[in-house]
Formats: sequence, structure tokens, C-alpha cells
Amino acid sequence: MKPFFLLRATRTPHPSVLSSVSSLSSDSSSSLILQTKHLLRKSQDRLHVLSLIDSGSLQPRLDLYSDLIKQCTNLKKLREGMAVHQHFLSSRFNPDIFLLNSVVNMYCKCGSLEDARKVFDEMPERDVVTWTALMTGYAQNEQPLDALRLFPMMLGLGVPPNQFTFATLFKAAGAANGYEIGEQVHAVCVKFGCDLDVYVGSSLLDMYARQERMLEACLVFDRLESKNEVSWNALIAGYARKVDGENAMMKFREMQRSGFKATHFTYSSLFSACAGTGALEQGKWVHAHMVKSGQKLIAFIGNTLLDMYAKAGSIQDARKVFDRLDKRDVVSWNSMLKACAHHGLGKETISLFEEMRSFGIQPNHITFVCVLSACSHAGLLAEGQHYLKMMKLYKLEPEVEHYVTVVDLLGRAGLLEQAQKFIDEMPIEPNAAVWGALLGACRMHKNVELGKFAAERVFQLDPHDSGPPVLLSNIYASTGRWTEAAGVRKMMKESGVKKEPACSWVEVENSVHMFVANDDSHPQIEEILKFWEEINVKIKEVGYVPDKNHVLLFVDEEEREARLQYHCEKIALAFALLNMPPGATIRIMKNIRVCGDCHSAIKLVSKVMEREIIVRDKNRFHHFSKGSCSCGDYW
DNA sequence: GTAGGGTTAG
Repeated sequence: MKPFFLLRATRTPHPSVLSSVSSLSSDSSSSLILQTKHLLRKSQDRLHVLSLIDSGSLQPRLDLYSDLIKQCTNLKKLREGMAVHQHFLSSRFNPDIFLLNSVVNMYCKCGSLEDARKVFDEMPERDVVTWTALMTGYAQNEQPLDALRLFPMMLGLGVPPNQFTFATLFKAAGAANGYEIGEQVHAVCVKFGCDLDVYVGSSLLDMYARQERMLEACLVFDRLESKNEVSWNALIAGYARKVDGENAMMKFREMQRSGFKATHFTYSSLFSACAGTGALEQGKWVHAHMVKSGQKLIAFIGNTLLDMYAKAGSIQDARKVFDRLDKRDVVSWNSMLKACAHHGLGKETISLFEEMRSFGIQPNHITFVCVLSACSHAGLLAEGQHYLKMMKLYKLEPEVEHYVTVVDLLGRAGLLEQAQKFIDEMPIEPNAAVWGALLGACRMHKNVELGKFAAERVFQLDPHDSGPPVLLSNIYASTGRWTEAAGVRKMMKESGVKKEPACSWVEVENSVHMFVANDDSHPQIEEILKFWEEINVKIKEVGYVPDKNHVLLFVDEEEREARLQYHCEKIALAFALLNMPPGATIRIMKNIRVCGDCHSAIKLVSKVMEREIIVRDKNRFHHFSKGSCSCGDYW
């Protein structure tokens, strides 16, 4: 066996080497050298290895440099990597493509793309590995466009790409929203016969899934030569992102049938799908499946599980998960804070946040968004201002999101002028969301003039959002200015801004039933409407007066009252009352904010029907019980 | 020597 380098007895090697060498039982010299080589390679002190070379104690071979570079790559030691690179340049060795490829990769993995690019540019020759390593570097360091730009250059120079190249390119295309480029690369990929590879396929189907093109994603998936956990997970994650719980669950069952075991990626996708639709029963089922499969509750899954319970309306279960997590990271804390805020538990959010601080956990920007929005939902004005100031303490500069919550906080409290002054004095440029918060407050407090002013700002900054014109029209309508309300509606129609249709849904016996406004396609609709009539009589007996201000169309009085009956949250509620066992808590989800009239009606329903009713709207949860709501009518 | 999938705010 040929020794790789020699340890000269006349020089003093590193003490750890000496002590290890002296403890070796074998006295065969080649074995000694091999053992020493192994030791040095495993040594945590790469700089010392370089100094041993400098002092003449070691005679390096090319693969010693190669090993050292690899170590620096894996450990992400940029400074040491640079030293090894420099040392190699001053050595007797010629530039070697294998080693330089490793150097490019080392700089990429250590996040120094400039250095990687410099080595790349100066290389006398480059192969597919060189190109792919740099592309991957860009793709993994949030420069996906730079990764994509390399591809035509590479093809132009006649370097044929391989499956590694395509896997990276599709990832980059997905991250850069570069879907047109992605599709072109897909064509090239087919030409090179790489599209059936499972790595390429997972990345490619993920790219299609990210633009909600599940049909294409499935086509890619079905064509794969062989599937693995990653390709299944990419598919399930695609459905989960689309909040298509039904298909996510279906693919999950297929995955099981095909003999693949769910991983923590699978579970977290499924939990986030259930969180999106608020499907508590399905979420619980997946949770049970996970426990049975022996998958541990690591932080990553725990956070999505916690989030699922919170978003599906069970803050108690969310808290249980939080308490059971053995390692809580900042995301766990943020999720729990957000859960409390979302459920209107302002005081609890604050005490949880103080607990987090007392544990010495460093809050981040999102932490403060959670805390501030809790203050806003609970009307805790002084606390909100206090926590905004506290950000400085943690060296966090408030971002526009934080200013939005403060405007919201002031606005909800009715301090509209103060809110406007706050916007004027903001150190950063207010965006549409900031003005939108003021507009929302004007809607709440029926301030037409300021509302108009705020609305104009929003229209300028975000002309495509249907929310603000609807809000403005509602301000006019709720103050009886029907002509102006109709004017805004007309303007919307002409400019092509479409209002998102209101819809509500409810989970009954493991399936989700959705009710879209003015859609009577549900098979039980006749029965539901008849049942709502009965409820309506009952709640009128205990004082329900339909609030016609919430029907914001220019129609006559009678029709206005009739239209109120058809708000989708009422339909969903009637459906749930008809189909759920007595006493079971009803959980209704709505895609937009719950309307004031429905809010009053549901409060009374909770009383006359003796039911716990939980409604999740776009902003928060409402827990209705015994005739009142947890939001204290402040939302 | 080069590759793919997951969470938190609004």
C-alpha cells in the first residue's frame, strides 16, 4: 500500500496526533501512516493540518486537499475553506477540475457566491458538475434567477446537463416564479431523457404544484420510473398548499397503499391542509395515524399540529400539543401566540409572551406581529403601544406589518384621527395594508369622509384588491348613501375588479360541506332553508331584529330582509344544526369577515338552541355560547 | 465533485 503522506520523525507533529500514534498497537509503518492520515483527516483542526504541511511535517497529495475542502463544506467553515483553497493555489499541484469543482461547491454551501463565481470564472475548463454546483449555489441562496441564467450559457458551450442539473433548475424556476422558463426547461429535460428520474420528477412536479397546476403535477408524477417518499410528499404538499384537503388525504391513502411510509414532511403537509380547511375531525384522524405509526412529535410536526388544532377551532388541543413539545423553538412560541391572538385571548397572549421572554427565547418579527394583533383584537391599546416600543429592545426594526396592526388598534378603538396622524408620522412608506386598516376602522365607525380618503390611497396602491371598494361601498350603504354606494359598485364592475364570493363551510362526519353565497346547489337546500325559517322565528322571539344595514345592495326593504336569510354562515349553521348530534360543538369557517347581522343572529341561536358555536372568519375566531360571543362584539 | 419534498403573521 502506498503511503499518502509521510510523518517525519524529526519534526514535532500535533500533540493529539502524537498521543494517538503512540497508542497504536500495530507497528507496521504503512498501517501507521494510514492511521495517522485518518486521524489528521478527522482532525477538527484543518488549519493545523495546513501548518504541518508548511513546516514540512506532511507531504500532501491532491486528495488531502480534496478531503479538507469536503470537511469545510460539510461543516460550513468558510474561513478554513478559503485557507485550504489558497494553500492549494500556492502548492505544486496544477489546477484540477475535480478539486476546483469541490471548491466551487464549498463556497456555495458556505454562502459565498461571489467567491464561488470567481473560481468558476477563472477555471480553465468546466464540466457539468461545475455548472450544476454553481446553479445549486444560486438556487439555495435565494438567487434562483441567477441559477436559471446559467442554463442557456451551459447549453451554448455544449455541456450536456444531467439529472442533477434539472433537479436544481426546476427548484429554481419554482422559487423564482419563472414558470415559463420552467416549462421550456421541462422540454429540454424530456429531450435529454431526464424527466423520468425521481429527483428531477419531484422537483418538476413541485414546480407545477406551486402554481396550482395539479393536473400537470400528477402527469409528471404518474410518469416517474419509480416513486419514493419525496415524490409522494411533493404531491401531497401541492394539494395542501391549495387547501385541497380532500385530494391531499386521497393521495395520502394511496401513498400508504403503495407501501410508502409517511414521513414528518407528509404529516406536516396533511396538518397544514386540515388547518386550511379547518377540518378538525380529519386532522385528529391524521394525528392518531401519526401516533400509531410511531412518528415522534418533533418540533417541526408539533408546530404544524399545534397550528392545525388552533385553526380548526380547538385552542385547548393546541395548548396540549404546545405543553407536550419537548423542544419549543421560536416557531412553536409564535404559533401558540398566534393561536391565542386568533381566538381573541389578548391577556393570555401577553402572559404567554412574557413567559417566552422569561425563558430567554429571542422573539422575532413574527412574534411581535402576533402580540400586536392580539392587542388589536382584544382592544388593548396601551399594551399594543408598549410592545411596539419593546421591539427596539430586541434590536428589531418595526416593519410595515407592525404598523398595520397599530393603525388597526387605534382604528378599532375609534381613535381615527390619531390613527391618521400615526400613519403620517410613520418612518416608512405606508402601503395598501396600512390604509386598508384605516379604511376598515372607518367602516366600523361609519366615518365616510376619512374612509373615502383612505380608500383612494388603497385604490392607488393596490387597484386589483376587491376588498377596499367593497368596504367603501359598505360605508356609504351603512350611512344610507345608496347612490354613492352604487357608484362604487359600478366603478368596480367597469374596472373589472371582482368581489370574492362569500362562502362558509362546516365539517360533518369527516366531510366538509361548503355553502357559497347565492348558490342553492346543495342537495339538502330546501330542508335547510325551511329549518332556518324555524330558527328565525325562535330568535326573533328573544329579541333578534334583522339589521338591514348589513344588506348592502340597493334593493327594497322586504327583499333586503329576505336576502339576509341567505348569508352563507347562516345556511352553514342551519345545515350543521340539522345534521350534527345534539350537544356537539359546531365549527363554521368563513372566507371573509362575519357580518354584523349574522353575528347577532348566531349569538341568539347559541342561546335558544343551547349550542356552542365557533365561527372562524378571515380575521379571528368567535366563540358563541349562551347568547354572547367571546369577541365581546369587538372585532 | 453536482440534485428533489414540510411550519409560523396579514
